[in-house]
This record gives sequence, structure tokens and C-alpha cells, in this order.
Amino acid sequence: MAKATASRPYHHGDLRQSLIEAACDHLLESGADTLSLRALARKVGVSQTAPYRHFESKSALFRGIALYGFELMAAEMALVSSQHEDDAEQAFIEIGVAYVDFARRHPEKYQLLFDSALVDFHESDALMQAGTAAFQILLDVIERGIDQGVFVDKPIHLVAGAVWSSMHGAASLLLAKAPSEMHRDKPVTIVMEQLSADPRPTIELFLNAIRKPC
Amino acid sequence: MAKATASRPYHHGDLRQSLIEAACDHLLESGADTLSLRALARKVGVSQTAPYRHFESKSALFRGIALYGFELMAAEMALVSSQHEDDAEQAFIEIGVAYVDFARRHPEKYQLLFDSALVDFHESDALMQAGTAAFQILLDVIERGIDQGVFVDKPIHLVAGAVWSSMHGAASLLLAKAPSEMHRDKPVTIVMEQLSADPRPTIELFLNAIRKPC
DNA sequence: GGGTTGATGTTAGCAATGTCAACATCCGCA
DNA sequence: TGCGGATGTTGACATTGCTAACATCAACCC
Repeated sequence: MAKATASRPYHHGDLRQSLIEAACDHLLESGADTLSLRALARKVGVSQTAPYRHFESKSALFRGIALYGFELMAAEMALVSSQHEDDAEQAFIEIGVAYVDFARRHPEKYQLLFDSALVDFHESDALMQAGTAAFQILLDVIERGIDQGVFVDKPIHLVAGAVWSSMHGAASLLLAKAPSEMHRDKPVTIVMEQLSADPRPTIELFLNAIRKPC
Repeated sequence: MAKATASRPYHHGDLRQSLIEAACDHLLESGADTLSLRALARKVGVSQTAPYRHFESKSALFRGIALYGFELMAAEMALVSSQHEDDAEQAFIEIGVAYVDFARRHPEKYQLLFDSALVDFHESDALMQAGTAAFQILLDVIERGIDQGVFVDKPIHLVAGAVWSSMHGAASLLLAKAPSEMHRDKPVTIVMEQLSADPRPTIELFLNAIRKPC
């Protein structure tokens, strides 16, 4: 009584990545609270406990997705940063746009990155390192701007913290689901829609915060 | 075979609020993923299904806590706002401090407020309204500042969105658990510690973003 | 080749959970 | 007094996370 179907081989071949992708699909469509390892396994076509060969627990799967997400995001940020090496202000704006854009294109991954209810960073050094690497890109741009004399001359960690806060806040606001008809003209809705339609003006305001006073 | 102990009455008397408080305790100590209605019921001393007389589901309990949190937060913001009616800049800073402070003193509630994985706003109009009310306090201060000529003369929703983003980002950064020893001198850690030690400089930077240029 | 070993996958099963249905108790009000 | 609705209880079911024991397969050594 070996294989259920003659076609499916005993080994899946790429279970780990398949699980990550199936999980992302589910997060996108239904949310984290309804995600179950067993259902994932069924969808991918393996037994209920096969996932445990790749993720020691459900939260380990979440950490795996978060790590994947961080790598994607850092790569995109690094790319745009390198395209504006000589202009810190422009680099700042483009990184902001890339950041917010990543959140919009991969909401389920972004959410995992900063939703401490789902992922505990400090349980995975790899995750912590990936996060640090992404943050470093922002730090570098700010340092460049201070060196070039276009950003305020305050402690870099203070400036970077404020900037990071702002961008994270913008991205996370953006991810709040679209309000219902009932709230179409409420301020919250308007703010979110403006941000969603074009994040640039908002990011330019952030830039104001750190621009050297005239 | 009625009561388990002679002392405990059949009716609890204040189950709803007790559940909310027990849930907050648990969230604070252990996190959302390990919270179970049954365990909560045990801790409070009622049967496993008694909570369903007050919350139709687990997520309804989360929404209940979020609502409670919003009301607390809005009250605190409104208080400090009213204490600086004639000085929009100062009011802005104090609201920011109050906001971040609330997040620090009630991390488990704050997390629920903005963690869309746990709470879906649009399932509860009361929740949506409470959120709108809190946001309105911020809007009012910004409007006051624009009227007084101390804030940039840009669309209020743009400014408010940027400000809200920033504060939310700062608060949510603050809530990330303290990094382990291993990362003590990493930039992420430094930023978080500065923010935690004194959020004022960061909030003043946010103020820069919206202050009318000289 | 034949055999061993480790990675991967499977089946069986346990304790715990969310939630429903049916029943019990009690408070307030007609 | 008695009755209805609010609150609490017991019992049950399907589902879940996870463990233990076992099966399959690929890669490597002799």
C-alpha cells in the first residue's frame, strides 16, 4: 500500500519553497489565524507531517517566510539606492518609494516582517541579521546625506530612527484593509487613499524632517 | 451535582471585563498565538463555553480589547491636547509623547489596535468609529497649527497622514522586543534604545517635517 | 554491484482547541 | 407568583499542532 497515486513520486522535490508559497497565498487570501500546517500540506499534496521535516513548528514557518521577505526587500532597496549614489535626497525618496512599494506588492510578507505577534525576531539570528542588513541601507543613505551637507547634522541614529519609523508607519497604514463604503469620506479613509494613490508627497514630507534648514 | 465549590455563585458577575483583563495579562506575558478561550475561562473560573455568552468568537474578543484600548488612548490624547489649546506645536509634541507613552504602557492593547493579523477593523463599526475619533484629535491639532500659521500650508490630510505614520511607526518600533545581548551594538538596537529612552527628540524631528519653513 | 546512512515522507495517535447544541440556573419584572 | 431572557454548564465533534515509529529513496563508500 505505497503510493496514493502512481504518478506522484515519494519525494516532493521542492517542499520547502512550495510550503512558503502556499502559505503566502493563504495569508493573502484568508489571513494568519486560519492558516494550518495540515491544510498547507494537503494543498501541496503531502502528508500532514511532512512539513515538519522543513519547519520545526508553525512559527518556524512564519520565520522562514519573514526571512525570505527581508531578502527580497533588502535587494530592492539596495538596487534603487545604488542608482542614486551621488544624490542623497533623491536616493532617500526612491528608497522610501521602494519600501512602500514592497509593502504594497507583498503585503503578506511585509506584515510578517513587522508583526511581532506572528514572528519573534529574536528566535532567529538569520532573521535578525537580514533585518539589520535592510536597515543598514537606510543608514548609509542618511550618512551620505549628512556628509554631503544636505541633511540635518543630528545624530545619525536619531535621524535614521525617525525615518524608519515614518516609512514603516506609512507602509503599515497602507496595509490596513480598504475601509467599507460606510467610511468612504472619513478622514482615516482619505488619508489612506492619498497615501495609496501616491506615496511620494508623504515621503517628501519625511524628507523635510531631516533636510538641513535653510 | 451543581456547583463545584459551595462558595462560587452560579453567575460570575463581571465575566466580560474579567475576560478582557485576563486576556490582556496573557497577551502581555505569552503572546497572542498561545491565547485560548478555554484557558481564559479556566483562569477566570468559569466553564469552557461561558465566554461565548459575551464574545461570539475568539476574534470578537480581540476586537473587544481593541475597542477598550482605543477608548483609553483617545482619552489620554484628548486630555493633553486640551492642555495646550493655544500652542499647536507644543500640543503636537505632547500628543506624540502621549501616543508613544500609551503604546509603552499598554503594549498588548496597542499591538491589537494596529495588528491587522489579529483584528479586522471593518468587522466592527464601533471599532472603526473609535479609531476615527482618536485620529480626529490629531487632525484637530494639525488644523489648529495650520490656522495659526506655524505648520506648513499643505493639504491637511497629507500632513496628518505623514504625522500619523510617523507616530505609529515610532510606537510600533518601540514595541519590538528588546534585542538579545548578541545585537547590543547593532544599529537597530541603538535606534530602538534611543527612542525608548526619550521619544521627544524623535517627535521633534517629526515636527520639523511639518513646520512652516523659515 | 551490495550495503549503509541520512534526508525526506508516511501513518497512527494524543492532548488541546474553537465552536455548536441542549440543558440548568438565576435575576428582574409583570 | 411565575415567567422570560440573560448567563452559565455539560457534552460532543471536527480540526489542529506535534510526537513517535516506520517507510522510501538518493548518494556515497567498499
